[in-house]
Amino acid sequence: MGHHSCCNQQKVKRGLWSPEEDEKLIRYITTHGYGCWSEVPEKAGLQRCGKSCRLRWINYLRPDIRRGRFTPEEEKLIINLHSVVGNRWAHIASHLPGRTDNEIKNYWNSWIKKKIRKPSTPSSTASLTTSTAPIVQMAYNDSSTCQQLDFVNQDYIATKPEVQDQTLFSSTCPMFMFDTTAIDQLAVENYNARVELFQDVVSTVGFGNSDVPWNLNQHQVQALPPPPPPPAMDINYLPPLIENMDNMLPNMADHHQVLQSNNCNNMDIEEGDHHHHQDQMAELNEWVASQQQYSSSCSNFLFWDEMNSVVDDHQGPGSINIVGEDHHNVIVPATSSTTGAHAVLLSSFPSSL
DNA sequence: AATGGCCTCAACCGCTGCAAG
DNA sequence: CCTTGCAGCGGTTGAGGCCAT
Repeated sequence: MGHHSCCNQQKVKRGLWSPEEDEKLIRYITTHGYGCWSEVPEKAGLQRCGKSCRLRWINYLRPDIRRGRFTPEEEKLIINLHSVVGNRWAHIASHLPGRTDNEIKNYWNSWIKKKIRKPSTPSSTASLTTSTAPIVQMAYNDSSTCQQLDFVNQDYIATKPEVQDQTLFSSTCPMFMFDTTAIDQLAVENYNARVELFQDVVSTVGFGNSDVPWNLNQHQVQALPPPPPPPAMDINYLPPLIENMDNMLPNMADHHQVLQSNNCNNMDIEEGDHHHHQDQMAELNEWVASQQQYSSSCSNFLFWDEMNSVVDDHQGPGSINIVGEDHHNVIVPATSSTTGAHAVLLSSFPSSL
């Protein structure tokens, strides 16, 4: 295997990072920032390529990194987001503050392996929405139209044919169930974790807590000082990505338009249509953020988008079967097997964005 | 205690997109 | 428009730990 162009130098070290190397990198980044990664190794006194330094910083040394096991809420969020955006780990990570794409990717891959080895055989549709099971439910009846069926759901549906009977709609695109209840909790947990980790790193590096010499530019670490605390359960406290989108958040009318525009029938997802794809991703970002806000501010919010609904006896009391010509986005009350107090969102984003 | 298989996760590789010249 | 360099992303690898035998 050939090395990256920046790693052609003879003395470039590879493999695991030593604590000394970590310290050098932390010291350099916290002092100078990282305007150009290719210059970092030399200036930091590291025999590594810039790319390696970048990876080490982003995936391990960043002060706002959050480590440890994924919480059930994070797991749900990953599953949900993966069903929407597929293997776009960076995008998924942007909705899991403190988590890296690498971490999520590793987690997902190991999770998938388990799924392959031990295919789940849920006993009912409702069981899908329990805290431990994938809460992604996909109505799917046209593989030629929606080719990149989410892997998990493919796995699930393959082992649960009756789900199709119960949940297939006239839609030609999949529908997803979204439990967005994890956001508030994550925001608070993340803040605490960020502060704690920041303090750890700072104490490790050994500089004072006040005059950290940041030469901030667009690439330099903006996580210092620690992020302001979220007001107690402030519904407006959102991860950085979401914060940046606050201004973009639509009012209800705009939101409605966004949802409308995500109708699969209106989506041109042909290969090569990159700009449109980017637009879709931007819309998706906006949409996810809006769902987070809506679910935070009105957890029992019920949103219908030109959908008809009927109570489906097959799915038990409280559940709603969606019947519609298209696959608009709706939030329906959670089934009795869920936490109940929160809404579940059905969306029509294809997994193959 | 030894060993082999499995799992996790840090790190690397190759590719793509973008911006500057 | 082309080339070059860089950042970022997703796929893959491999070391090391864990666990069952």
